[in-house]
Amino acid sequence: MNHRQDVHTSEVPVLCVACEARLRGVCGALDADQLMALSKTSTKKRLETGAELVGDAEIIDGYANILSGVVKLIKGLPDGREQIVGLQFAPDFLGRPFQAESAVSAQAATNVVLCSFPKRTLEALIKQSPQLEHSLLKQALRELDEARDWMLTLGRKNALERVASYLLLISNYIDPALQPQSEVIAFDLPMSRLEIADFLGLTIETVSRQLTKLRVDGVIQVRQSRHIVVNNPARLKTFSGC
Amino acid sequence: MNHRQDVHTSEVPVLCVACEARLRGVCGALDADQLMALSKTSTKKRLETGAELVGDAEIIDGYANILSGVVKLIKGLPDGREQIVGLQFAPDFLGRPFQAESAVSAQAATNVVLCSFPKRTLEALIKQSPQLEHSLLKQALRELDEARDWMLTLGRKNALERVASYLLLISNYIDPALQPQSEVIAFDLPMSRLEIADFLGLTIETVSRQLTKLRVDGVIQVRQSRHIVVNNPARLKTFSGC
DNA sequence: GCTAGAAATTGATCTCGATCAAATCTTCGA
DNA sequence: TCGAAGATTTGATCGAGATCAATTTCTAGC
Repeated sequence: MNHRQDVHTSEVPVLCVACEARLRGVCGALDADQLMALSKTSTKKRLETGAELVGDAEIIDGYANILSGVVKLIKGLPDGREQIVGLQFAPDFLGRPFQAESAVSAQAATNVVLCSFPKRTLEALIKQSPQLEHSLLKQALRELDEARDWMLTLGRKNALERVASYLLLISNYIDPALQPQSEVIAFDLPMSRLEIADFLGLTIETVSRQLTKLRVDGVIQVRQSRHIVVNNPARLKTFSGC
Repeated sequence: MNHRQDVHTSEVPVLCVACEARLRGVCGALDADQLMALSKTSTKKRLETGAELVGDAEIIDGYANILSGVVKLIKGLPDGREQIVGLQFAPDFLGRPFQAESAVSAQAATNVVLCSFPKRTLEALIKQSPQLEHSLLKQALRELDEARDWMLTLGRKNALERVASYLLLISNYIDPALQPQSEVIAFDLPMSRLEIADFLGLTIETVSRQLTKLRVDGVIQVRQSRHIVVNNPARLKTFSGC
């Protein structure tokens, strides 16, 4: 029990020991000392559904890791039209480094738990650790891939294909190992119909009608609005246009 | 003429001396020795309009900097529908690090000159220079901001707003200092109507009709299809929905 | 300059998703 | 458990942009 390794493990901050961000998120790039430094200025925050994390054009004073829940990134037009331009799940890093103010607003789509820390802490750690910058680059490139995928959906798919693509996106988040030829998969949608519409560039009525089509076709079951059972992932994929 | 600085300057490879990528692109992160190492494996390539740089799902064997011209990034659906998901201008870095195969295809929208180098060279330099990774991160974050801006355009703007947004995007590339209340600005479009349509998620007919509307309204002049004069940038901005 | 082929514009019509309106389901506090 | 407010679904109609079809304009090679 007195091996060096045990001593080392004990140096990892309590908050971080079981944290997904340390395993799969940007904190994985930090050593025990750096984690300790970060944890000294970080705080765990719980947010209710709908809480705003950052407003559009707001000064960026901090960053965070998502510990649980779903965060939506929103862009709006002056007349009130809105588009969700990104969904972030645990253990994603949240924030826009190297920029004074945010170009999007961020809002909790579900109840969310964050590990947040001030701008200065991250900037200091970046200077120390190229590994951290590497992690941030990898996440940024992944988000860029996802954004471009979604641009194809928004620019070229019809309403049914968009809704099918959305269900696949969410089911893939629930079970990343999901294979097209695989079993039934069931989950609760982390978003309301209005949020889905704002993500798909549609109206709530159109989203609802396409879900009904998929239900009548037997591809999915819908229970109490939010609960979805995908009977046939492969067929859902063909409906998605890809 | 024998000062250290002069000796140092002379160490910068001939190819790089006047290169914009060294001033504003990722090569700015490299010192003279690293530039020399890079230039040894890099080659200058000229591509005609329409030439394909990378196919979708193709193995990534190299990267490049754009020295001049415009490159479009395209995503397609199995049935042939296409969406342009990014435009890249000099001195952008071109390629997707840390990924075996490309998720987009890249094509020259105009005649293009590239400085291209093998995958291994970049990977070796990244290990040496955290500065380089920092540059790549900054570009990736900028592209992510642009992609999200465009998602709002694709998801929520109508045809006229999209075409106005496109003209503003291009005029902003031509003159980044362009102010909304500024003078007339004239330029040649770097893309055909079909390419514009594929960027805007519209058809060529719709793009054409919206350009006619803007022309009849006196906001722009159109000469020989490709040449645009923006008479009133401020009014064009109001048409863009922002 | 002239001309063939390509690119862009214009016109007519149709269709998908938006809009407006009403009914139904869900949630949650009393 | 009840009832009200909000969320979702369903129905009817409308309109923006797609589609199909001619023209017209532009470009490149002679």
